Amino acid sequence: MADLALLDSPSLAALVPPALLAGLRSVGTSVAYADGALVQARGDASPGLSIVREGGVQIGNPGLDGSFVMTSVLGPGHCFGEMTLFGNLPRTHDAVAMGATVIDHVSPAAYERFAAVNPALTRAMLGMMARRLYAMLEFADDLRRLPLKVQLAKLLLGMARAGRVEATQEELGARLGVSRVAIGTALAALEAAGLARRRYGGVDVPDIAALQCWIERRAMLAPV
Amino acid sequence: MADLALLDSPSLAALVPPALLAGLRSVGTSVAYADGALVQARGDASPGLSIVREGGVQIGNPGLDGSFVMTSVLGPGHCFGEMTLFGNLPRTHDAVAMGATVIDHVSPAAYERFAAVNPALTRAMLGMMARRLYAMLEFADDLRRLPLKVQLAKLLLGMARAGRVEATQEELGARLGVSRVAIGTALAALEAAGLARRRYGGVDVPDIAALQCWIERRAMLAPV
DNA sequence: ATAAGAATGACAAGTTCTTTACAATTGGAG
DNA sequence: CTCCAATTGTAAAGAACTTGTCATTCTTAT
Repeated sequence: MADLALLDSPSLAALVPPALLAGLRSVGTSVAYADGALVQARGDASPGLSIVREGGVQIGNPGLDGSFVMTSVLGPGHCFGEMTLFGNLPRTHDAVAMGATVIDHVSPAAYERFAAVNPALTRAMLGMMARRLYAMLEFADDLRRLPLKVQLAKLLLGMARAGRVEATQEELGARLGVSRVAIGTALAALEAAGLARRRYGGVDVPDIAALQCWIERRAMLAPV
Repeated sequence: MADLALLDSPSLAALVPPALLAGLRSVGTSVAYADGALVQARGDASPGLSIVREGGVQIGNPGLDGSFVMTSVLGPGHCFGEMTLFGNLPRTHDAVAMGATVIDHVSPAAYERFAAVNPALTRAMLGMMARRLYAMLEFADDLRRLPLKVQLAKLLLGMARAGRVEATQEELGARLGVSRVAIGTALAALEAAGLARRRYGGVDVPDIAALQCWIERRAMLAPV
């Protein structure tokens, strides 16, 4: 199982001190999942915060026709389920384990008790949700405004680690809501521009800076 | 200026007692804007929470080519700018006044002082951001998964007030990121199905329940 | 009433996706 | 090595959307 880029959702680990995160984890229950196991399903009412300890989780929604749109990919230190906790909302997405995965589930009551004596946690949660909302707004704007080539370039930029992106064209398509064929065509165009190289099971991005520059010339929007 | 549906972003007023909201407003500075005035521009660094008192605000982004994608429409009791407050992020969208509008701007310092002695506010902010994030996730999923006809039906469902939607086809297009022509075609299809009626400057939705039912049959996703 | 502006309808040509089908390539298991 | 399964390349037909133009209808201001 490739380590799909752990880009999107800002991680909780980046916003709270390690000791605090460990404390929060300790008031939850640890559950292990095998590769491909369903961690949660859309519509589940069970509220609570889930924190990835090991492995990874794909967040997305399956259509009735078998297609799957992926919303984000989370790794260790990332959490999900805040909306069930603070909004009393049902789970909106399926979550599927990527590889051997361990997740700490913190119940609303346990979170409440822990947050009451650790005010810094609430502060961090606000920051994380703000960043997550920011990322989603940008993404939704991009979906409506940008041609596929540019959307794909942005996605590659976000997923690239050490000049490589480990994701099949099918997976990239699931991210952007287009078919494998469309991804192939767009990748060919980026390759012709010298910005990417197709590879079996992934894409190489030889010059990240050049890609960034290319995107900015095309995004038709003042960079924030 | 039509009262464009004030649907999207869950409002702050719905989550906090009126007295608390009034208190928060009182620590901000009130500014009046004429119709069409720019309240904020993408990239503005000035952090702070903005609360609509009277009138309305369109949130969106203009492309360099003159197009405009609208993200949401806010009315009295709605707020924006949380992300600058909690994430220390720049403004990601333009905000334009709709009609004579009054907005209370609360500085980060003022917000901090007020929230410190009103813990219920923090709780409400978490709830509001959770709901806002939820709405954006659903919307982004829809953009990628659903045919335009269904997206439009969902938008009409959300915007309908007393069986009417006060928005031009151009505005509906800006919401979904498509052209006026595509909206016209989709509306014609919905009208043929008896679910909507086109009107100058708006759309009538004679049977909300029927529309809801029609959408659910097509959304290809278990309703949450 | 009339004129001006705004919004809609209709149509055509061009672009970009989708779906489907089939071939070619790659990586890994036996 | 050899075969199998996964991934990718390629192509064709069709659907959906875009841009552009022009005519028509509706609203509002004069």
